[in-house]
Amino acid sequence: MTTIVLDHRGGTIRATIDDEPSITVGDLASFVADREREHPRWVWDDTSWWYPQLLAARVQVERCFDLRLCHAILRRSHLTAESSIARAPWSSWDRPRKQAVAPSGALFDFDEPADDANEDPLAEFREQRAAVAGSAEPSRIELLLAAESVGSLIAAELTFAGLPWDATLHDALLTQILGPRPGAGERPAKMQEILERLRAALEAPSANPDSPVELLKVLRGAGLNVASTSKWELLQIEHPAIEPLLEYKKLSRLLTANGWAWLETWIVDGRFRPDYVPGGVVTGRWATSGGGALQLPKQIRGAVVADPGWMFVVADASQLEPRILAALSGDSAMIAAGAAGDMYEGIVASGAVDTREHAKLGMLGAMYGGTSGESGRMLPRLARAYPRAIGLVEDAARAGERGEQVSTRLGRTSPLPDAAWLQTQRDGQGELATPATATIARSQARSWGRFTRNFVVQGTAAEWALCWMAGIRQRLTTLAAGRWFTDSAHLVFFVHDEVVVHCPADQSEEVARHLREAASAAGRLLFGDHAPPFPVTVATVRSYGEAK
DNA sequence: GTACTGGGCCAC
DNA sequence: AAACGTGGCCCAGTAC
Repeated sequence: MTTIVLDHRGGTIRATIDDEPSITVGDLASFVADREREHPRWVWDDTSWWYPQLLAARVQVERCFDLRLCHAILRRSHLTAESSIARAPWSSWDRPRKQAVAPSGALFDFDEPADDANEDPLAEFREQRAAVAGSAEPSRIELLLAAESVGSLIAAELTFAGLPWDATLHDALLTQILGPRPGAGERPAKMQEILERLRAALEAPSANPDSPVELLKVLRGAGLNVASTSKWELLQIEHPAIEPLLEYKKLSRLLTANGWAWLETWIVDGRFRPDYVPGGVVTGRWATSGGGALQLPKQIRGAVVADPGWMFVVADASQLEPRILAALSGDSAMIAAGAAGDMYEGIVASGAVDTREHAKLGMLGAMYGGTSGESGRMLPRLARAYPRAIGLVEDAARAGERGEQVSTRLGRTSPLPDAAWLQTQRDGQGELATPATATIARSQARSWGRFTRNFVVQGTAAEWALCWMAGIRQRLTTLAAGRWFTDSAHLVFFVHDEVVVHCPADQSEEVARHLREAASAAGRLLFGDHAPPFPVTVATVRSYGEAK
């Protein structure tokens, strides 16, 4: 495969094709469009700098290698711990990405850092190749780097395409729930009504529930014995103020998080274009910035409406994390519990626990490190029925408590705790330790253990999701048969274990099949030919609100 | 005015 | 107010 390394240092774009001397590139978009016919691998410092401008010029690329993202993985991976990259001092390759994409798709104009001159992409690429070649398991880390890189392409394409959003419908929804849009500094009519009821119930005519501190004082003044103003605590109390207060909070949340201001800021030309940040979470999950894309409330998903003649195919991986844990640990009993369909039902059928709800609580507790309530009570039963699976997360937790690192299936490795953490451990364990410092140290160690416990599962699930999306993208490209990607079925939204594809209505059945097949393929990529099934729930809908 | 923190709640 | 992981983002309140 041809490799083309692009370099934009000094304001000039140069390209190195395989090992030939580099050439100067005049027009980037036409150069890439021309060379793309050979299906090369594009190597560049940062997809979020290069790719949005290519997409804006209607140039899509098939594959790339994002040096910054891959550097971050290689820097810490236990599979490449002996490489020059892992041993090198901190450099500009270790910085977070330098470019962000505005909602409009335009690039923000950031100043180039002064030390950019040291970022020779060709040299870095060769070092990264050497790190992979010298790895104990090159195929795993290779797959991870490929998946991370294609993820960066998908992220840019998601932003470019945008999630179809009906602003008129959203406005109607807000008006129905909150009342008509109020003037500046006013509350919507329905919120104001509820506020009056709340004030009457508390006998506090000027109480402002938007201030937690003030609200707490008012609640206590009214004789309510609460330590906070949070929902879960208020729900336990009987008082005429509780109902209007919770209702007020609900409407207030809608107004502030996804109200008219959000609509005006984030919906441009009928599309929601959040900025996706691949690798933005330590575990390898994506982050997003802008518009709260990873927390679109179910309440407003009705405003996500497909274009005329188009549909959404919405797919989410069923019980992804417990299935990942089963596959990761090779626990045949747990794999068997998930083989027939609903994994939690399978756990009940095996006799390990009595109800589906208990199975779910217990598994979540095992993966998060929960100890209290039903969740904690279920753990010993699960540990008896599934010793390898539970053993894997327990081992990860113990490693974290000792300050050690853990890794995902493909070799993404957790960070080390910082110096303050280590000092607290020494303070709690040394000769000068007191019961108080020992307690603090234990609590802190357990907390880091919960992090590493979750890291292996969440991080491997993120790897599965990347492989799934890469497979989806590849299949949809074939389906597009040469059309520009947004003129055919294409991804428009992603959140951890769920994707939305926007497609012409007559493609929806084929798309659904591709989503399922890509899920199985992702399982095989991570866990080999005998991987357990990764079922997906698929819904074909006109509006996102109809899914699930 | 900006920067930061805590409380709270949304998502997976 | 957390318990029990990963996040983003809003508001109030405070420091500067």
